[in-house]
Amino acid sequence: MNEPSYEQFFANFSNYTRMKIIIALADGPLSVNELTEQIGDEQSNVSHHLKQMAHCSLVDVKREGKKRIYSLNEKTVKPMLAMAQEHVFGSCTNCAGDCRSCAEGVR
Amino acid sequence: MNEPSYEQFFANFSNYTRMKIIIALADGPLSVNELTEQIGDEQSNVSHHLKQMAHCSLVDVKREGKKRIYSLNEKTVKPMLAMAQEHVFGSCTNCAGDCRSCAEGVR
DNA sequence: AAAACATATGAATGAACCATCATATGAACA
DNA sequence: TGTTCATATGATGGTTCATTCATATGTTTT
Repeated sequence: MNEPSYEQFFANFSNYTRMKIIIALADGPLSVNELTEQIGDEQSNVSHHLKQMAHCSLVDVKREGKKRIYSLNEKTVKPMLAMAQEHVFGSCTNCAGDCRSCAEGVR
Repeated sequence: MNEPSYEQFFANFSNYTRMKIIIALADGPLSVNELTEQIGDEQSNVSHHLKQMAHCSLVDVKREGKKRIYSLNEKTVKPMLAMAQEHVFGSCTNCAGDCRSCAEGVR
């Protein structure tokens, strides 16, 4: 069996739009339009990201009339976020409770 | 207090070279040269990545003569990897135990 | 079946990122 | 103190990625 490419999995969490999607879905399932409105992004962009995330099983889709309702894979995603939060606020000495410093490039 | 930018934190895990660094360091601390040899990458590239990772407190550095010994922040990184593994092998229906499919672009 | 609505898809542009090269810094030792 | 070793840094070019636009698909409603 081959080594899976974890970096690809993690890439799902490393983009602002996708993070907004995740955080929005953390409160419950949403349609694409609802998502689009909540995060203030373009519908087609949201769809593109959802496709990627669905492919990696981070979100799940259900048809409902003409809508598609997306929901989080909570088993994976919520603990993931919790760990990130713990690190950023607890372990990252540079962040010190306000991780904008981690948002800046470093080079 | 501001929302930290989790996506930046996760970006540390979303690159192949950085993943190789992490996996190499999982077995114990290494100098830059040792890392460079183990993962077959260029010294300056490894250094660049280490800088980023150190900034986000994912690795720690100690001087030792002219060498610098890097070690993992195990508290954060190892559970993170474990969760990724669990997802990829356990929850990701597309991956089915061999996640090269997640490595391919999806569009 | 046509119209309206909801979402997905493909192509294209612009931005961000990464690897590389050249070189700088700093430490040890002759 | 000059040389070698170990690592860091800055700039650059190439590639990948994200967003946008235009359009297609599919579903419901009339």
